[in-house]
Amino acid sequence: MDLPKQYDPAAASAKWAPVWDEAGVANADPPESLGVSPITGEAQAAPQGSEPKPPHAVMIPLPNVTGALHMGHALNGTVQDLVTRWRRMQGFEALWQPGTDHAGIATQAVVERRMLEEEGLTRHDVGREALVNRIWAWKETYEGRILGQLKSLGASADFRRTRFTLDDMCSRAVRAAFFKLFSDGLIYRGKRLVNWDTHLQTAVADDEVFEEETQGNFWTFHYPVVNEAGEDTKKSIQFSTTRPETMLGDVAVCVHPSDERYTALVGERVRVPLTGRLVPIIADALLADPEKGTGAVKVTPAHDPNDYACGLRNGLEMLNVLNPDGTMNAEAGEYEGLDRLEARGKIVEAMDALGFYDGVEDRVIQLKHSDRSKTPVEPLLSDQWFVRMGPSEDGSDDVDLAQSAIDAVEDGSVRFYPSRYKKTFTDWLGEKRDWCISRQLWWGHRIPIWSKTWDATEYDEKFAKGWTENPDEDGVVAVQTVRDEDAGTVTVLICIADDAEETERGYETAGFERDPDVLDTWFSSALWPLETLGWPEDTPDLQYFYPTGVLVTSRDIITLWVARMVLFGKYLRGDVPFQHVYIHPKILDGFGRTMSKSKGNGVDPLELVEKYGADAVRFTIASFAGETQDVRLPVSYEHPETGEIVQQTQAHTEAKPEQADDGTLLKPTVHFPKAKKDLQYVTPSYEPDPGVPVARVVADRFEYGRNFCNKIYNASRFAIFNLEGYTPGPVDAAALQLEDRWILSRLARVTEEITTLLGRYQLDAATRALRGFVWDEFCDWYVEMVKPRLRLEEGAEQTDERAAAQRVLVHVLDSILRLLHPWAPFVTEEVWATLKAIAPERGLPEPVAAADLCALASWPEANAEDVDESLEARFDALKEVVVAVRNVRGVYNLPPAAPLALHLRSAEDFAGDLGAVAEQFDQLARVVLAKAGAEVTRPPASAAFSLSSGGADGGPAEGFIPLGDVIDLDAERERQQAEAEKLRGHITGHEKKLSNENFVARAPAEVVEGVRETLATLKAQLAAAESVLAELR
RNA sequence: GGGCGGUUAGCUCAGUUGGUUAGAGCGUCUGAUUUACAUUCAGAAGGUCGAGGGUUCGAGUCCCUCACUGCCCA
Repeated sequence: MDLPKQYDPAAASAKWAPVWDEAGVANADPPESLGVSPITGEAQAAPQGSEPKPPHAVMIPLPNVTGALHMGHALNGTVQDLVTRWRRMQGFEALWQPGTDHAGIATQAVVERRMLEEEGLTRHDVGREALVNRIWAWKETYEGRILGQLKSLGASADFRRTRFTLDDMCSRAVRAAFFKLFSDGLIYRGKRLVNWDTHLQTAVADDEVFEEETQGNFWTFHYPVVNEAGEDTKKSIQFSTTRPETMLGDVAVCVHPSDERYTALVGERVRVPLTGRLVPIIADALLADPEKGTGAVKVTPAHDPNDYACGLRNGLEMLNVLNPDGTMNAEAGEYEGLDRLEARGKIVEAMDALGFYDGVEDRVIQLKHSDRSKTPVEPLLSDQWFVRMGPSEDGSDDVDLAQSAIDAVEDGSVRFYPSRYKKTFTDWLGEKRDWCISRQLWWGHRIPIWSKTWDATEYDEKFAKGWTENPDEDGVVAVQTVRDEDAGTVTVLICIADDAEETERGYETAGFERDPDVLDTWFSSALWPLETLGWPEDTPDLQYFYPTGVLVTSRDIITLWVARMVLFGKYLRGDVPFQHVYIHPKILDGFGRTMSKSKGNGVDPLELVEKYGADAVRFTIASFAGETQDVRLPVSYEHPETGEIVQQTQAHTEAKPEQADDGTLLKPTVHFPKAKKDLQYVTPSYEPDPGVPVARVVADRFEYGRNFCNKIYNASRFAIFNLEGYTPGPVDAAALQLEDRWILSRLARVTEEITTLLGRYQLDAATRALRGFVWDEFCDWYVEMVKPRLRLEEGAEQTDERAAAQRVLVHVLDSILRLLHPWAPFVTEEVWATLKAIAPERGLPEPVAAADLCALASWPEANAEDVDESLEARFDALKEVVVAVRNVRGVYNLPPAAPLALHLRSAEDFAGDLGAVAEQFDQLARVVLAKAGAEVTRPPASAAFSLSSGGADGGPAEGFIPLGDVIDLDAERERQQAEAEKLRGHITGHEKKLSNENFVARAPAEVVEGVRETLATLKAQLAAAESVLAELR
């Protein structure tokens, strides 16, 4: 057998990924009894004479196609794959549903920005269709890259089912969902003050807005108070503003009700000079602050969120003075068509000329900017579509979407891990704020509403019985009529269900126009668990996999996404979309900032996979995934030739390419002092120049996983080298040695522990438990101890002893490979294949044929009969002896090869245990057990140590190692002194505790007894150290 | 302003319902290469658990206040 000394992850990935594909490892289908899936065209073959497999589905939190994945996604994907592979091994039909999200505004903004930078074109230059085509091309690139990244991590997702939120299947579900909501009266059109991005000409959500300090001005003006006839009086009211152009939209002036300066004026009217509008002076405690400025403020409900709220409270008119592109509209009179900033200057001048201008000061203003275009947003009142979240105001129906989702979490049908996130979910839904679902974009699901407006009288004459009585199109169209009494119009809104193109054309011919807006991205992603399984069809997939098992995601989309999936799931399918939600930590960079594409601090998992291997990245990342909130991941840059490492600084992440004097683009570099070189590096925002040497991103935390993978690979290599002559078969209990029984006991307990931890999504703890077992117990102790039994002289006959050792070793290794597989699929599969060639049948108590692939093997079950607590305790005592001997060797700086003798004063049974494994002592500590028993005395010129148990009288056993000439009496004295000091400290602590009457009286008896026992041991250990010291004097 | 986290060894993090002497990986120091693995092995040093108060026989763990820090919502 020829196995390289080091595990080669790249080779294993290249080898096994195609094999899994071929075997359909990741394919998941509904059972034959439900029929063939229309999605995959397949059904699960009925297992012979057994129940169909239980389902377990995981829906990927669809990554958006704006860019490639970073380490945060890698964590998310690793967790999902780990859970999926684990459940698959447990016998579930495990589906991991992959796919990507069109991410409306984000993707459109990226493509538009690039188009402008590279070609100087705006979307209006190219038009709707051409822009959408360009975005599709972008999507193709990044979808491919994202799926490639997932595959390189070893994702066992069912790629036959890959979906994209704008594909036909998802679009159909969106249409069906929208139609049902509209028919049920849960969708309505209304006015709303939105964050308007004048550059992209769309509303942006609150979470797409950031605040930035900007140098601005604070102008002060006054409006004249008028009498009942509307004529100016001598009185006036003064206020200040940062946006004078909004004066054109002023509909009131507001003061605080308790502000005595203005009490007399409340109820009077003022004249807005530039518009001539007469507006009231109102009192509103929530808007006006008597402490600030003059205490009076102008009110522009259509252009300020606070004013908007005030307008609603006081029934004020909403007067919009802006066009969508940021210029002034017809309401602005002579200023119509001017950009708002241009108008601002002219308006100040005009007010000055009229004598209403009172001065200006400089001021730093917190200005909201659009995250998409990086330009300032304007609050703007506009028509938007909404989904009603709470109960209907008139009580006409009993649908309460938000409440249904709250109930699902309250009654436990949806459970959060960790549970603290439940509150985020229910608190947010509890506000029951209607969901604004329209976006003024071209990239997305176009709203399936056609509308036409009539003059009210004309409408009434024409449709005396009302529009809704159109009998022909029942079930295909849904209708709402909206009567605007002020304008004297009636608007008919038609929602058309899918597959009704003829109907659509018909309405368009009749003069109906389709709404130009598209739906909020979250509308389609809220349908993800339904639409991917075939909804609105009642497919076998939906019947079988829905509700899914667990949603694995990050806390920042609990409200935006998780909540909406739950309420849509309940509303549309009558059941929750998933039973568990595991919220994993977020990956931060070395400076504590969330990894994100826009910050430039994202690390491409592919770079790390290439450097450390997919298994290593997965294993390390899984060790992060517990119940905590954040994990820091500092990274460095590595010189590709010298290996020199330079830590990443914030400057590296923030650097942007710069234009040189000669016009070439200079990419940022990282400086390597030793190599005296500056090298370019990869970031998510741009590529290095082709052909130049590039610094590679490294993160030493991943050595944790890499080293572990190499460790398990080499432990397997050792086993495989020692399996010559292996035969399958049971092992007599009598043939099991102490170390065999110990490792089997530990295996049973660790298997149980890992299974429990995975069930709670505590992957970090599960990872540690697995690593500790494999490395610190199996490799460091069991493998070392079994070595003598495996040795076979050249040409010698196989012995029973060796055969038993091989069977135990193979059994434990087999279990380890299966336990480790969900973390490290490639290395386990690689070893599995090699092992299968030598030991195709294996396992205890009875050997069975190994599965063809580790990925298809069954999850190990803990054998409770193997657990032996007292044996583990005895074994720990033996380990303690070995450690103590090694300690002496280390302290005396004795060469590891120099043989030592051990004299042990202990109880007889302990001496017996030790005698039973005495052979291995040579292997473990190069020490020969010379004497053991109660009567052993300390030989002269020896180093001494005491253990925590095993003594003749129930106290600690003592060990002595004769050192002869090498003994350094001073050093030994010093060592024993230090030991005695430490013991005295502990003894004082324990004595203090026991001298406290309250402790003895009130603490549980076993705790008190424990302290007493420990104290006795400590005292005995101290006595031993003191007697050694006395002899050394 | 409201809510949820975090602060434990030089770094990155564990520490389950309060209970014996607070752990790991990396890093540091010392020593080791007859064959599973130097991506290794053995040993060592290193922490008044953010500060202050309280509850308790007993607090890293529970409660309060404060400081610093992150996220979410307004």
